[in-house]
Amino acid sequence: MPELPEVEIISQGLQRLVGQEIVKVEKFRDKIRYMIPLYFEQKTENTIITKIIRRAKYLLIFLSNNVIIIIHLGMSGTLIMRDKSYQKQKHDHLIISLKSSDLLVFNDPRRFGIIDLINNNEILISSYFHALGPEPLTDQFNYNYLQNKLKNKKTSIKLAIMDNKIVVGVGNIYASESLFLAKILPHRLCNDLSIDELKKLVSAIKSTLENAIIAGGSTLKDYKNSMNQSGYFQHQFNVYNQMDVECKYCKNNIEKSIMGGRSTFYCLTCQK
DNA sequence: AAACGCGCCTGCGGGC
DNA sequence: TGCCCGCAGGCGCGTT
Repeated sequence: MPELPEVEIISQGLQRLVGQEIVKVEKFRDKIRYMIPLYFEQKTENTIITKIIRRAKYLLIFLSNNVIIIIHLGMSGTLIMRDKSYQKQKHDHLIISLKSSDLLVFNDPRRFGIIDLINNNEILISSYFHALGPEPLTDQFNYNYLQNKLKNKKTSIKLAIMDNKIVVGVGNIYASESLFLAKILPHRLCNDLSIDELKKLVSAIKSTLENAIIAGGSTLKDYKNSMNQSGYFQHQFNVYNQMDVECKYCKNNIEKSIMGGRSTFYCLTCQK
């Protein structure tokens, strides 16, 4: 489900939990995408949440006992604050109860999400993080970096910007939207892009993600933020899910094709 | 080593 | 009405 903007909004919404004590943890399955650690409850109960950050599409919840809860929402995961009257729902896999009597509920119908624990000193060597590329909204993601990374690459530019080793957080929606903004067709090959196009692409990715964050993310079907509210960026889509709809700029119809098994949307007139 | 395709899951909408 | 098919915000692994 969520790409960088959606996970970022959830991370921002969860900041109010920092300083709160976890009093009870209930896990309702042993395995989602991977095994949830044995004794997950015991390792997280009776701790204080000291920090919550996002890295790529992962959330990291730091605890006072030097344990970090890693959460990934996969395609269909949600992480929503509930009050003590909440009744467990289908596909709830984890419920964290706080001293304030708020609950944090992880729900994931498709179970592509991840719940794991690492120790504080394992972040750098963790297989989740060690090979990840830079955050797109930082200065490390710039033209020089991208040019260097793509100069010998023979794949399509769309698959490249969705590759976490090149840049994190750009999923299927924002890849199509960013390429539209940069006026680059998704099938173009990495090593064939001009300097000007790469510069435009870097700034298009940044502004697309920033604008999506401002709009509260994109809700296609089931994305909700930590307060169970939908996002609004889907109303600003230029191409995603717009097959056969008129392009806002040139009035030609938006096209769709499949790349890497994923739907890809573009305007043959506006993008070259 | 890079570059694809596939599978992991459930739910939903469309076509017959 | 109901069944079957295809498709859905991700990602890692196996095969070429």
